[in-house]
Amino acid sequence: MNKIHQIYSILYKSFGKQGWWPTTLEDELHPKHHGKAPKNDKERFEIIIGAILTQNTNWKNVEKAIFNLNKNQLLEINKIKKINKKRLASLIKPSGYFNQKAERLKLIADFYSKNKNPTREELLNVKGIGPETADSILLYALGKPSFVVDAYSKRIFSRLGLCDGKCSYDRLQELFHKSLPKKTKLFNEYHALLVELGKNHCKTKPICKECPLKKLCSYS
DNA sequence: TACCAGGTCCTCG
DNA sequence: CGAGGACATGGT
Repeated sequence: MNKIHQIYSILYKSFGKQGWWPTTLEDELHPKHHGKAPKNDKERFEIIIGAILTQNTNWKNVEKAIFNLNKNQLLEINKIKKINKKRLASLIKPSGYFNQKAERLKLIADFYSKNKNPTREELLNVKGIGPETADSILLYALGKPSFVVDAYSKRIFSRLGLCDGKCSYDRLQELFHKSLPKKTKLFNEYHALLVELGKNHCKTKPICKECPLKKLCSYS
């Protein structure tokens, strides 16, 4: 078992199954983790919307925005395409960058309505979708094994001494891809577990005391 | 009060 | 390429 896999094993044992991506269940208005893969285009679309809204933003704020959309029954491809951009911006206001994001939501709605099974390249050509958002969509909405690298994974793996502090997105993703079996389920849980570690222990200002990776890490 | 949060685009060297 | 600024709200 290599180090990358060993870290996963420790995190899973510490935190348990995460059940990402959070989505809104039938007859509710708030998204939550329930461990079920999306089963239709509407549910996949909600994940895509969430992936855009959470760019550099706390998920709690995104929840408020998604709640507003649900309350108005607007979390549907054609409704996002048609809604007035100003009104959309005001509804997603809590998620921050609301003008940019309103624009991006409309662009991705147009794109997704025409292409329900996009490649990574195609996603990256949509304005507002960078590598992390593209991989989140591929992994969590479309069920394809593309590892999601984010601020947390960079921070954690650089503190562990497994990557350079300023290594590129693609470099770090490659490390995961070559060290792990290409399994959607595994990539799903691994990324979610890294977020959990990043939120609770490996923060900007780290709290190493009860970190499950303490023994593997020389940072503190 | 200042900093941070599940990034991306644009511009400039 | 890569660094640096803009985009913005809500929680601590």
